[in-house]
Amino acid sequence: MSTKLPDPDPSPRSALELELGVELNALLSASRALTERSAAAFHPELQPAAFHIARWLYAYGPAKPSAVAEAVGMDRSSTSHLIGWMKRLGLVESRPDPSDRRAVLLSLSPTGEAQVLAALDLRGAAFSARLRGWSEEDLQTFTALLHRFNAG
Amino acid sequence: MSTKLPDPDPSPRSALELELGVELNALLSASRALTERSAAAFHPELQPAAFHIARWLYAYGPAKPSAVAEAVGMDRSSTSHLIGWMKRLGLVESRPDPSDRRAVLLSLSPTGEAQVLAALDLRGAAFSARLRGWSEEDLQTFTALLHRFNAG
DNA sequence: CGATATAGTGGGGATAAATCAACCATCCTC
DNA sequence: GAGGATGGTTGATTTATCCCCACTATATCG
Repeated sequence: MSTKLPDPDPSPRSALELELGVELNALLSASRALTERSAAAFHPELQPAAFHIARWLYAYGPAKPSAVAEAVGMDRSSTSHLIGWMKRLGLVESRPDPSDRRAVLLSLSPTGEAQVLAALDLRGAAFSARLRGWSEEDLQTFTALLHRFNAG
Repeated sequence: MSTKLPDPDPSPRSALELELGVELNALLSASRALTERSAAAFHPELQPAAFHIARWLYAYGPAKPSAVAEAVGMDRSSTSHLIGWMKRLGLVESRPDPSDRRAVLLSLSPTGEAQVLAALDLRGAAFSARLRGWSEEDLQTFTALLHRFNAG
């Protein structure tokens, strides 16, 4: 009787993926508050949304404005406006794309990178406290799996 | 010259935590776009930020409005307004807190839960595609570590 | 019982952000 | 090289969000 069900989920595969999705959702839900607070700490006189761009640039390196807009879910107009702001503050640098003269490549300036790191507070107490009790092996495993998921 | 660095980081522990932080940051950066799109799909005539509340309620269950506001990084005023909106749409229900008669306990209605699931699209193609090639063991390990991190 | 603190709700004004549209420079195709 | 498409910037308009304040009801403390 269990031979031809349309959606019986006989494989535990779907259940595993669903469970992972639930955990990811929990992480993303909870991290919103932290993200907003980090954005406030990023630069006093800067729009909160700019931090999303800076953080993405920190994570994924130089890219064209259109790629940034697509990646962080903003339209090009907003992205361009925020980028201009950060360039004026010396947090972001742009150089012409050697392969396409109408495009530019954006990257964080050393100052910008330092600001992102400070805002993220990756060595901060709140972050480390979560990892108390973790073995170094678990840390490595978690990081590796996360990296693989991000690359996916 | 390298004898007295202020941040020599001799233990690999800090390096491991830092690396994990980088990966987490990459995940959060990239997920913003998906979140914004999900928010748009959540309910046509609802403010985007309402989805953050609904998603948090889905992940962490019934809670008081103040706890929700704290958790998602909004002030109580915005939270109350958005909650009221969702209650009017039948997505969120509230019942009096038995232990404190001035407080209320918020929870997603069945409709609301279904909407969150649909918006998250946890079984969606984009999500499953990322997990292609993962063994079931890796899925389990990743989920377990994520759960542990979230609980931390 | 009185005074103060806390949970929740709501209004009004300031600000940030998304949207829409126009615009220029460069690329690509025919 | 002409025409259309693409990358990027900018300005105007609309919308959403934040922040401060007031108000009610309940709880807690003295």
